[in-house]
Amino acid sequence: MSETAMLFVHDEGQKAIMDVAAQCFLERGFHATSIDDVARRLGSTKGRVYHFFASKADLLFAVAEHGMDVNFKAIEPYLDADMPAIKKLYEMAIAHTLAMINYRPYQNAVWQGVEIYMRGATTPEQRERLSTLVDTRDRYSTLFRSVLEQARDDGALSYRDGSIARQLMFMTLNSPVFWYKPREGETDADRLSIARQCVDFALSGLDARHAAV
Amino acid sequence: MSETAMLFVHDEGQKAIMDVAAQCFLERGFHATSIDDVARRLGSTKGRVYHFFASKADLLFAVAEHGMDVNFKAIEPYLDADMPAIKKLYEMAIAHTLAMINYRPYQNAVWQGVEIYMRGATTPEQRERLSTLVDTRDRYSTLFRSVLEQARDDGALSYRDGSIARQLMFMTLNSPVFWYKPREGETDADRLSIARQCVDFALSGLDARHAAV
DNA sequence: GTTGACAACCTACCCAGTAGTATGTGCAAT
DNA sequence: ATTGCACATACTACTGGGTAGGTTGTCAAC
Repeated sequence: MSETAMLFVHDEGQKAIMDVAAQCFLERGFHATSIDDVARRLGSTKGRVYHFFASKADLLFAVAEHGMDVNFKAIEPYLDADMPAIKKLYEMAIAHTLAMINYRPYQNAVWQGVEIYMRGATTPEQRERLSTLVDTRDRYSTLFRSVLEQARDDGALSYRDGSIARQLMFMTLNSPVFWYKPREGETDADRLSIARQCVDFALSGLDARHAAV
Repeated sequence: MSETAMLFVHDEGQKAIMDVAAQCFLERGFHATSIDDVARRLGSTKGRVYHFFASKADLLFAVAEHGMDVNFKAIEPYLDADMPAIKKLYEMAIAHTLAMINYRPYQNAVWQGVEIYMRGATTPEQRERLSTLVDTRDRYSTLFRSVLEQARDDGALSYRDGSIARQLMFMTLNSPVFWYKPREGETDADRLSIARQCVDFALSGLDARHAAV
């Protein structure tokens, strides 16, 4: 669990709102979602939402930060595992991608939160909150970065620009957030298969054997 | 040029508005951009925008469709080229990725347009227009699909699920739309280098040699 | 068992911003 | 002189974030 995770303990009331909000943000997008939409979906009114969250941006922030908590928890078991860097990277990538699939609404909120921050959120208050989210995501990215570099030092990977390599890797691993839709009667094994395809794609990509066809 | 390209001939007046609108949509996002924002940036007023475009959605549509036209033009030279499928794929992918880099505001509008459609645009009129955009994009995707399949038949590639493979490939090739920022004194060669990294990543990824570490 | 306090809402409202429109205006071409 | 294009001005109508104040249920203290 991330250090900040403890700062965001949500009770039942908050969690129910967050679940619905995450779903709305996924379906309509943050800007196109009104608090009334969220409330309607909850079978209640705005009052309930504003009782627990100071603003609409605050709600997005809470949802996104929870998504990041899920990610930290997912890869935590492997961080101190005693295995080759490439193997560790593989396990972390699978765990990460499965989190994208299984918590898609929350992960989508992370994406939207970061995007809004990058675009320059309006109020200073909003910016500070979203900046915290971006920091959290950067800290998370760093965990992969060190494993990536170690794997390259071991000769298991051979990418060029580390910054672009990480961009492309995360783009691939995160991509289910954009296109994954659960099929009827889908099992955990099916989802694992999808995750494996993403990870195989990414890890192969990090090994630039194709260099200049 | 695509068949539909001729349907969207924009004169100087329209193009100036589209350029500014594309930039605004990129920086603030479609929903967060008001027509007044676009007009302000043009040094004029709403009247000018609404003189050329029926609605805000219409403006997005025009921008996005123009972005797709750019893409069709970029890969056109290679479609009937006499070369191995894998080589053709490589050239098309480079051209495509360079288009993402060089026309980022327009390409970002394509992405936003598709997203808004997927999320279910409000009015039927909007839906129809955006559905045209999605069709155009699907037609474009098909051009890659056939080359991809031929390359696999040639034994040059070996992906599993074709649908997921294309998703991941386009995700990688399109990714500069999200993170590319021109550096100071950047040359065409620099941009080509970035495109190459994306394409190498994608093509390596399509060759599942890593399968199960 | 009554009171007080507090959480968890709801109702009714304000108001800033924004898509879209109706109408006016300058100017170039004919 | 008149038409018509390319805008500007000045609206309307409405959405949607946020707030102020009231209401209800619960639970602890006395």
